[in-house]
Amino acid sequence: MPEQRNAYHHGDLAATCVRAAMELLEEDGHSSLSLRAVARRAGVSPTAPYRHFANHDALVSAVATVGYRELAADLAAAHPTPSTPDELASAAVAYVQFALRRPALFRVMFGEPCDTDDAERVAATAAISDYVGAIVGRTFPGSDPEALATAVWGLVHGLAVLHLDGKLDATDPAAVAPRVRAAVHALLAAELP
Amino acid sequence: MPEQRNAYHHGDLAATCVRAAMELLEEDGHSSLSLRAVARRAGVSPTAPYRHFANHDALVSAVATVGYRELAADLAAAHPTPSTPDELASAAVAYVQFALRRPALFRVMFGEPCDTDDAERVAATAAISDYVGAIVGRTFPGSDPEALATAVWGLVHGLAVLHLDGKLDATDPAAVAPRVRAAVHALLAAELP
DNA sequence: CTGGGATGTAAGCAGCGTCAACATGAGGGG
DNA sequence: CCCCTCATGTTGACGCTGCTTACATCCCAG
Repeated sequence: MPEQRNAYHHGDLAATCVRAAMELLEEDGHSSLSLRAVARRAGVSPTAPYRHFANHDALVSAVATVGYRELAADLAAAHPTPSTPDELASAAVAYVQFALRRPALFRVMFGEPCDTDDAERVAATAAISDYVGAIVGRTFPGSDPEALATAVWGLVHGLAVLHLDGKLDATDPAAVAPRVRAAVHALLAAELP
Repeated sequence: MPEQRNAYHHGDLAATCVRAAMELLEEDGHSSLSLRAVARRAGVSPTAPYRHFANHDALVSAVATVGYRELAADLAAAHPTPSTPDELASAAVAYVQFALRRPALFRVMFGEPCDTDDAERVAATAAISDYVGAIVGRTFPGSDPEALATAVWGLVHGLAVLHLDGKLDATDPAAVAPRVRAAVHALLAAELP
């Protein structure tokens, strides 16, 4: 990978743009992610990114794809193969904390309809879906796997979004993990009358 | 309510702006909700709304508040006081279908941090939270009410968001309700090993 | 060595949020 | 009844944005 080919041709502007976009998300939040700001940070002219991204949405989609991979890595780090409710709860905590640690990125990942034309993006989301499905298959071998996987992903994702949007209080980060854990266990243990 | 006071002073521009904003959301989607477009639709100059809304976010917050009220009305219409898992599932279906029927409004309601300075908005979200809490208290009298209410809201909200973002297929509206119903029941009936 | 295609630049358009200065007229105090 | 005040609406402007078109550069294949 050429460090800097010359003054005119950049060398690897596409990857540089994605990296610059992720930095902007961390620093200035989701609303300030503009193609022009990315170009400035990459040190190129305002329209140079258009050679690599058809439009603003395409750049966002590329950033989201990276985000899915990093989320999947966080989940695998929390527990590679959860197979008990407790381990499932650990993965849920990791999911929610990813959202709270990188809120702007999370919004980019889930804040708009999935671009079904971007094969890489679709594959990256499918990986997360498969991870959840595998958990459910191991933890609850007797049940309808598809319905339960849908429910579990919904539960975990919902908890993340509600915290992120302030519908559930996330001002004290230390209180979030126990709440997520309790919510997961409470729902799994709900006694029908 | 004065239909049209005169050519210069509008009469009730604040309410007209909110109504225009809701119409724009339905017609053109969430990204085209600009103060200037609202002003055009209201038939006033581009900066007139600033007499009633401090900035773009304030307008959005007002629209979201109306959205919360309408969502609460939809839930109450689905079932005023659910007290069984089946009735809970009906409310869940209503929640998800609200999101799918009015996606742009739903994104405005949940796509950004809650403006905690807007008392009306906070009250409107609290009403939904209370509705869920009351369901849980009736349906599962023996359990930790706070944890379970958190979990149920998270589950339902997560199912709505995942459908909205295309992570769960919502192209066939008729398939959504059974899936939501099945997911809710599957999670409530999950057998621990 | 030379020409073509990939990559980056320059200039410009329309739309956006926002501010400051100005115009209008509705409603109350004299 | 009239006039003054102030809330409300307008005008014009600034810098930002996404995006297009036309042009410049330079790597690489033949």
